[in-house]
Amino acid sequence: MDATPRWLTSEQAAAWDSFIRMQEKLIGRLSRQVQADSGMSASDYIVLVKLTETGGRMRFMDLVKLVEWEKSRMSHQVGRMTKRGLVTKEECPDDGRGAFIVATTAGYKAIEDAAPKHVEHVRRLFINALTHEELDTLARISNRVLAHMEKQPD
Amino acid sequence: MDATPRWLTSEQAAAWDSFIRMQEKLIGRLSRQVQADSGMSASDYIVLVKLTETGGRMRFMDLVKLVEWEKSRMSHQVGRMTKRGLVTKEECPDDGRGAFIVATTAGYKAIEDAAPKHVEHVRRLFINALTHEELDTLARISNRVLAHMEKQPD
DNA sequence: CCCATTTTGTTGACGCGTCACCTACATTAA
DNA sequence: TTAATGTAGGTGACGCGTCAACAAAATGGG
Repeated sequence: MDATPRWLTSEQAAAWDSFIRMQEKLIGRLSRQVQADSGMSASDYIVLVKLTETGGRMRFMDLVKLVEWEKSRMSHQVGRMTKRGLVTKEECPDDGRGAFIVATTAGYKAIEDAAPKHVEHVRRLFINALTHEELDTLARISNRVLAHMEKQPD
Repeated sequence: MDATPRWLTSEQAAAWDSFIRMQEKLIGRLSRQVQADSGMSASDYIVLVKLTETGGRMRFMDLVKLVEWEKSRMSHQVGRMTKRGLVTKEECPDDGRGAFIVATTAGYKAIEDAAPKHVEHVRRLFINALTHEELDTLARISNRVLAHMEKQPD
């Protein structure tokens, strides 16, 4: 008897497949929506949300930790957003290496325009599909998986 | 009173956030795993799985529908996989426009090597985090969201 | 038979994410 | 005070995904 079998049971495989398909379709549709009706990428959106929620001015590494990305990803992202005028960089007096990322007026305007539409799509495609209890259950399951992953290597 | 409020309730927002974070971390880790221990991208993996599950030879458009991608994405993907020797293209006698995508011997070997490791990571990071009932519930919720999305425009 | 439409599949440009590597400043201990 | 190490952040190459446009073959009326 194997400690861990090579394959999943058919129930496990079916559950995994359903989850993957749902998640892919949902994320795909939402990010295309954001792009289509605001001109921003999903990454622009999330960065601006987090940044403006926290006062619109933040150290680069704090932003990295907040969004839970790799710093190189964020560096490229901030570069593109700077080019588009959504944020600017300011240097940090206390730390010669440091940088502040600051949301511009255009950045605020972009996120304020985009957010209600995005929320509406989230509601329409996701929230409305589920009962209060189901949503609650999904949150619990998600947190459980998150907690489990943190204990695992890699 | 608004028919649809502008924002989510704090419970809804928290649930959405948990789901998004879980899904991002999980998919991210799994696709980096596949890449790291087989040299294939997650896209290579899924295409080879679907293709070899269906006899290893398939019309391009059937593959597109099976994987549920856009054809242009698949076209690029098949191009890259051809370059790496995982699949080849054969022309179709019945339909002058048509193409068969065929898994090569190297393609079969690649997926046979990669699959057990991938399944092990899925089990380790995801399946093992949940009870049988929780997994079952998640599958039901996923299918419900999928069904709901299909009724929605866009 | 012929023209319009649909289907099959490709292409090129462009933005995004990862990986490996790198620079510069800060910190700490000898 | 200087050498080692850690931390902040950037860079370039490369593969991936989307969008819009395209070519060529099939199909279905009239």
